[in-house]
Amino acid sequence: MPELPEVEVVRRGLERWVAHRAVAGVEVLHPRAVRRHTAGADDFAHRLKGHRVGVARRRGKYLWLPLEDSGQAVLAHLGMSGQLLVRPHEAPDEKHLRIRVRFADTLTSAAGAAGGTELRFVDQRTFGGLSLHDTSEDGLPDVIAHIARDPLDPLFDDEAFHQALRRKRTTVKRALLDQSLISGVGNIYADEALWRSRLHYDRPTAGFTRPRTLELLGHVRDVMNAALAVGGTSFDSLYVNVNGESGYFDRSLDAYGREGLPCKRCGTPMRRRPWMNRSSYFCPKCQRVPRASS
DNA sequence: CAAGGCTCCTGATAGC
DNA sequence: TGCTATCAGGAGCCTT
Repeated sequence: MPELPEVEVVRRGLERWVAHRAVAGVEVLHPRAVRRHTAGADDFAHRLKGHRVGVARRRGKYLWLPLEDSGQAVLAHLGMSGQLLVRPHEAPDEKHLRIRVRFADTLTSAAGAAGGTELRFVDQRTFGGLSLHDTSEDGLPDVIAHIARDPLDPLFDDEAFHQALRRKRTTVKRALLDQSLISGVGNIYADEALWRSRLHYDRPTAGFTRPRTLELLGHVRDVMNAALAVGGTSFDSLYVNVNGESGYFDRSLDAYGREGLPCKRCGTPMRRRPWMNRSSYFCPKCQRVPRASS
């Protein structure tokens, strides 16, 4: 499942392979893939055509391609299974190909290494999608104004995050997944950061001390940077990579998916608990359940 | 208004 | 063998 590190790998691929290319045509093969574009698939395709895309940007799990000199951007979210692939245009369609973007340079010979490729949005479970939006002065698409900066953003405000935790009547994993407080963290990296911090997922945040918040943030950043480092090495020149469905970082996971396996710190069998229509993995010894309190 | 829960979707897998 | 149930889960939206 693509979380911040996976999306950043995709962003780097887009920066390398599609920046400054002009859109020649767009094919929407599944309407659900553009459901956030309320004017519909035809409008999406027509309005994209002819624009040159800029350098891909990212906030949390969202990424977007600015359209040069237009004040607009193509916003992308990969959902659970979305992929943005740069593929030779003659390559056979993927089974779950939803959107195809052709570039003008494939029609000429001036494209160099980028020639002959197109951008494909492939998504099995269709939770992801593309859409076109106006951008604000800082380039942010207007529909994601409510998404907080992510922990790898130099302008992320640690102190404001701490104060938000203190203020809220919530628990720590809910807070980590709340994209309006901190973006880019999903179920996997939440469990990993909590394990590293020795925190139980249901611990209330109201009593967090500043050192506790800062330690948690440190672990969030560490685990994301570690995943990012591995993702970088698996980068393939013809893909805007990240097969979102797990893979390269699996070997490095300390908590997620390790039910019944020994805790890598203390050897106690790890547990899985149903939580918010998903699962939480934790060590029952290292990550004690907080005492019930008001 | 904040917090929690529901729902969209497809395919792999388990169980009978 | 072939069916049904379960699980994976991001985030908008609805309810409490």
